[in-house]
Amino acid sequence: MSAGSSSLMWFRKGLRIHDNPALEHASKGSNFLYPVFVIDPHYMKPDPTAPSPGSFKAGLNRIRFLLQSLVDLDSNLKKLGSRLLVLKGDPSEVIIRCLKEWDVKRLCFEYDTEPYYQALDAKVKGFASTAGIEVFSPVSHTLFNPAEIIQKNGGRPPLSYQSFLKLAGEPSWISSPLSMTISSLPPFGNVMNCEISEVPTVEELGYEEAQQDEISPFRGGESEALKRLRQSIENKEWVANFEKPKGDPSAFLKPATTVLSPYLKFGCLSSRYFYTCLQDVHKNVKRHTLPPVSLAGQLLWRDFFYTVAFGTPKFDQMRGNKICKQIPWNDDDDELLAAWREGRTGYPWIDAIMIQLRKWGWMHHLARHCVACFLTRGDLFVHWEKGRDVFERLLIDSDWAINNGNWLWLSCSSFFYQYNRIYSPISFGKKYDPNGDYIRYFLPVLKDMPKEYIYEPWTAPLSIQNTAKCIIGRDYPKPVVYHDSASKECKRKMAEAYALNKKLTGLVSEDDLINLRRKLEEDQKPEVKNKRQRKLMG
DNA sequence: CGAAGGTTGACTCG
DNA sequence: CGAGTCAACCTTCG
Repeated sequence: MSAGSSSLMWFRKGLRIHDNPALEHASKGSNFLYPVFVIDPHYMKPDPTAPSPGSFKAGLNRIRFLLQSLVDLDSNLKKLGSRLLVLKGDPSEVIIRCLKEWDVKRLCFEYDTEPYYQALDAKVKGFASTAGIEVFSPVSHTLFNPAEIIQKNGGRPPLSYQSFLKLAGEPSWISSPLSMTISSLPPFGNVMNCEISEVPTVEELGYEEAQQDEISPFRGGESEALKRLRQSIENKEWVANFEKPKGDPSAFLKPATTVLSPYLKFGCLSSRYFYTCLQDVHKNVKRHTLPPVSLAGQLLWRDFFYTVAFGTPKFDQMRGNKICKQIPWNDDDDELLAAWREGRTGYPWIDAIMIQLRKWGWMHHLARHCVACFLTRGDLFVHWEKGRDVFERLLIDSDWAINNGNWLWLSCSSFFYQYNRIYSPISFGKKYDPNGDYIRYFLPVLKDMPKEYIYEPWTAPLSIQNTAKCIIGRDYPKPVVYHDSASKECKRKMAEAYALNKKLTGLVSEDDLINLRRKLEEDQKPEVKNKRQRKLMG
């Protein structure tokens, strides 16, 4: 590269210094390095019509987490003699303008498999190739390169975890040490006419600061991620014996998992570094758990979903998605959806989880299972895409591939098909937390309800409700559906839908679904139908 | 074609 | 608290 040459490091995910091949490449042999982050209005512009504070795409907690991550990245770049240059606007337009304005010879950014970035990156790469700019876009967000795994499998993504593991084998980089530090970075040059700012605050983006109890306790950034990682792997026994399904979803003061997911989502933590740390622990203990339940197994699940998502057109919708069962979800479900989203279904276990989601932007994996099952195939029969949208906005760790993959899973639309296994909104939580402490914390209106009734407060005698200062139907809602009858109905609908999918070998049209919906409605026993209507009216 | 296996269901029984 | 039962799905593999 010639003297006086400039490189541009475009940060999107991968908000870290450690194990960042794009940043490393950008810093080598360049006289000037411009580290850039673009504030994308598509993700960041306030949306006053959204059901909770935030943008159309992201709740305020995740926006705050991202900004904290950027502040930390800026400070880590400053220690290396550089800084983060923040720009605003449509990312492809902004980046192309910067490339021209700064006479950049080399553009570096982490490869991204999401459709949004695929389209965005195609535009930028297109410009770069006509302008003769070198582009370096390494795969470093995941353990494996999804494209390679799909290629190994004859062009189709593996559809089971076990077949994924077989194809994946050992990561290619495992034998060579990861680059964990950078000693210094070239300075950035003249920014010319490009408008550069510091990392904005939420107020500067046009948001009002939330109430204290609505702010996620998890703070963004690489420094926080590495601290949290160290704390998590300190206890070698805990790491070695980790079994995901045995975790307690009601533990909230000290969560049963690492809560490293939001840091992996934004790339504040390298999944590859996390993986090598886990390998080190495993080497030093007598025995340890294995995938799928081990901690390393969780990282492999992440790669599994990235791979399937990358190789499946229309992965994030039912229609036109080849691996998704076509199911006649309710289409008149706005009330039920709103009750679920706002934590007023009348089932305290479900509602407490939804309040934790809104306030913290995070809840335990099994808690996510409970509410996702309840919304879709378990009780309300609402379309998984609607639940997916709520999670996508509110989770601080919401990740396109993993979120969609898990909604496909939980709704029995793909990957998992045992629709008879339904989580009980009453007994599932009770077996972990018989006293209901989790419910009392997130639903203070129920804090004085005796533990005999806290999972089913509508069964409490009026005198008990009075003493607990919580009248059901006034202070806390009656259940929106009866779980026993609703879940039976759901099973019946799932069986019919599965039969139709089998008969038509997956080629179910919109009309087929309309017909099935009509048939299901007609077949519904009159007394069940009446009960449901009374429920909706009352 | 049949058998086996699938990250994490609920319930009852001993 | 572990095993068996319930009712039974799918995909994968031989």
